Amino acid sequence: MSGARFDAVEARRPDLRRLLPVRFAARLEGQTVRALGRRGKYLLADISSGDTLLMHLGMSGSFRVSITPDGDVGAHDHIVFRMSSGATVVFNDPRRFGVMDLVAGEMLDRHPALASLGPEPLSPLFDAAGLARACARRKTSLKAALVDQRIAAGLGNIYAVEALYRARLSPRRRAATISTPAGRPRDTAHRLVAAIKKVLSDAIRRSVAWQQDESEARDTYFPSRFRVYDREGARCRTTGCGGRIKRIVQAGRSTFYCPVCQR
DNA sequence: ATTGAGACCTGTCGGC
DNA sequence: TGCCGACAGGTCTCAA
Repeated sequence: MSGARFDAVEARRPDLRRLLPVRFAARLEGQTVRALGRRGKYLLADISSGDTLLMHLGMSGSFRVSITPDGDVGAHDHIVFRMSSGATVVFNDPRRFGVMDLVAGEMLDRHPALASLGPEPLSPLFDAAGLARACARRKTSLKAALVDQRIAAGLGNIYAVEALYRARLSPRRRAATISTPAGRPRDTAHRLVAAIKKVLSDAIRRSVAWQQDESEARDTYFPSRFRVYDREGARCRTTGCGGRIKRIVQAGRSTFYCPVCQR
């Protein structure tokens, strides 16, 4: 898409989680994609008109790219971008929790979806001092705090769970326990920040390696995709631990953790 | 202000 | 084979 023009845009189903903006297709057609970017879980396409196309995959969304301009379209293919490069980019989303919006460039930072996002977890701005400040005096669980997008933009359920496991911190702790009463970072806050950065950068590295090597099976790069997530009842992989992974529900979402080594 | 529950949708999977 | 409930990687709104 980058550098290409929208030759035709088909909104086959405008009722995603929110309704598409008015004249969605017309505002894109004829425009060029200047650059692609991301903020948290939102994908951003900077368009020659000055608008930004804002996209979110929700739970079940995905993009499919075919190199033919007349790529075929099937069930749950809600948006079809036919690009001047000859590629067809299709947004598919069975559950329709995804989002597409068009925002005037200068309004982007004030868009409700982006305005309250916290720091990017892989940026140097995300550090133990900031995390400790954000968690100070919060009565919610550490796990619930981590998936709050105001704490770290883009951290979701799986990687929050994985990071807590790496940091050997119980998801059930109060969020405030990683800071001192004055809001300064404890050692646990440093461990947690390092674990979040490690978990995310590892996942990105594996994903990139996998995409660049079409000959290899997915399992070469994702032997077992996660260390705790979705491993209820299995033995903890921390050497010498011997605990069994538990599943609990926090704020309506599944948490997996080892009650022995995560404290 | 903070927090958790419920709602929004459809598909898949395991158990009976 | 078919039916049914539980569950799914997210976010928004609402009420306590």
